[in-house]
Amino acid sequence: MSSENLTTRDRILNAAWTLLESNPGVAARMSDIAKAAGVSRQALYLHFPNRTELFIAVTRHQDAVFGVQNMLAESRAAETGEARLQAFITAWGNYIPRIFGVAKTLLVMSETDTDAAKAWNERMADMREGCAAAVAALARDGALVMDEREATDLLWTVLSIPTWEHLTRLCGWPQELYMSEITRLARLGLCGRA
Amino acid sequence: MSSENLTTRDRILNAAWTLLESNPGVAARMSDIAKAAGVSRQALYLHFPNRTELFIAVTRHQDAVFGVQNMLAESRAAETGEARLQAFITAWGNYIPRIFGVAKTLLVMSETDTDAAKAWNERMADMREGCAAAVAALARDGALVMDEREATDLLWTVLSIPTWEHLTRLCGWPQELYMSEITRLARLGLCGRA
DNA sequence: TTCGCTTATTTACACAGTGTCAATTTACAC
DNA sequence: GTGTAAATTGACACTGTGTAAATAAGCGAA
Repeated sequence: MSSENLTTRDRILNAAWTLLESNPGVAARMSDIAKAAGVSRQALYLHFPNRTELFIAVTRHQDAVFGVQNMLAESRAAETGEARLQAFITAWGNYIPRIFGVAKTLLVMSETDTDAAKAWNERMADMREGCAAAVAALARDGALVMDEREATDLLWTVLSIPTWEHLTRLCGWPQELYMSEITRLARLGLCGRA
Repeated sequence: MSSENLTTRDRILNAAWTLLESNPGVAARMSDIAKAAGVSRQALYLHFPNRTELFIAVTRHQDAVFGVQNMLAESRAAETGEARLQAFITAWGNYIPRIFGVAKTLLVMSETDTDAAKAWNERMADMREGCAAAVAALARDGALVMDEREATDLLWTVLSIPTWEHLTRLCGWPQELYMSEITRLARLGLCGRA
C-alpha cells in the first residue's frame, strides 16, 4: 500500500480497504479511515457521499485491481462441463479470501442499508451467472443429475461467502482443504459422483 | 402472543421476539420494543442490563418455549447412523425457520458485540454436538467416507443458518425442497451415496 | 504578481439511539 | 395507613454520521 503519488481519493480507498480487511464485518468509522488516509474526516465527504458509498467504491476498486474479468476468462474457455465447473470453482474459490474483509462488511451492512444491499446483490448476481454457466455446460454434457435451476441455486450456495467463512474461519480449514472438499461436494451434488 | 396475565419481563420478551422475527437481522430499537410491550423504555433496563442481553434472553426464551431438548431426543434414540443423521437433519432443519429472525439478529450483532458473539457461539457449539454425534454414529456403522472431524465440520456448515437463509430466502426454495436437497447433499458428502 | 478555481482543513452543529440517573408515581402487602 | 417494589417521567452524557460555513493552500492563467 504505497501511499505516495496517489490521489487523495485513492489514498482514502486504500485506507478503507486496509481497515475493512483487518476487521471483516465491522464497518470502520469515518474518523478512523480519515486518520489512516492522513486526511481530515470531512475530506472523505468531498469524495464520497457517505460511508456506504465509500465501501461500495472499495469493492469496485478491488475488482479493478484484481481484474475479476480476466480471472473468469479461463472458466469461460473450458471445453467440457466438468472442466468448466472445475475452473469456475478454482477461480472464485481463490478470489474469496482476497475480498473477504470488505465483502463481509458489505454483507453485514446489507441487512440495514438498502444501498449496500443493492451493491451486494448485484455482485452476487454476477457470481450466480458464473454458476449458471457452469451448470448449463454440465447439462449440455448430460452430466447433471438434477434440475438446472436448482443445481445453480445449490452451487451458488455451496460457493457462497458465508460457506467459505464457516469452513475456513469457524472450522479452521486451510484454503486447500476448503477447495478440495467444496469441489468434491459440488461434483457430488450436481453430477452424483466425485 | 396473548399479553394478559404475563409478567412485564415476559411481555418484553414477547415484544422483542415479535419485532426481531418480523425483521430478521435488524436489531430493533429499545424504544420500539418498549412501545410494543406497552411499557416505558426505561422499564426494559429494569429487567435487562442492555439490548444485547435482552436479545440473548429472547433466544433462551425461545429454546424453553419450543423445548429444543425434546426435539433432539428422537435423533439420539435412532438405531443406525443413517437414521440418526436423518432424524437430526429433520429436527434441526425444521427448527431453523422458527428461530431464524432472532438468530439472524444475534448473528449480525456477533460481528461487533462480544457478548452476542459468545451467546451465538455457544448455541452453534451445541448444534455442532448434534452433528458430531450423527457423524460418530455413521462412523460406527462404517458408513462414513471421510475423516470424522472434517465430516462434522461439513455437516455443521451444510446445516448452518446462513445456508438455510441462502436457499430459502435468496433462492426462494420452499422448506420441503430445502429439507430434501440438504438431506441428499449431506448423505452424498458424508457417505458418498444418497 | 494577482485573480480565480479547486481541494482540503477547521470548527460547529443537528440528529439518532444507547445507556444512566434522580425524582416521582402507582400498586400491592402487611 | 405505611412501607416496599415496580414502573414512569424527564433529563443528560456519549458516540458516531452527515451537514454547513468560513478559512487556508496550491496552482494555472492573464
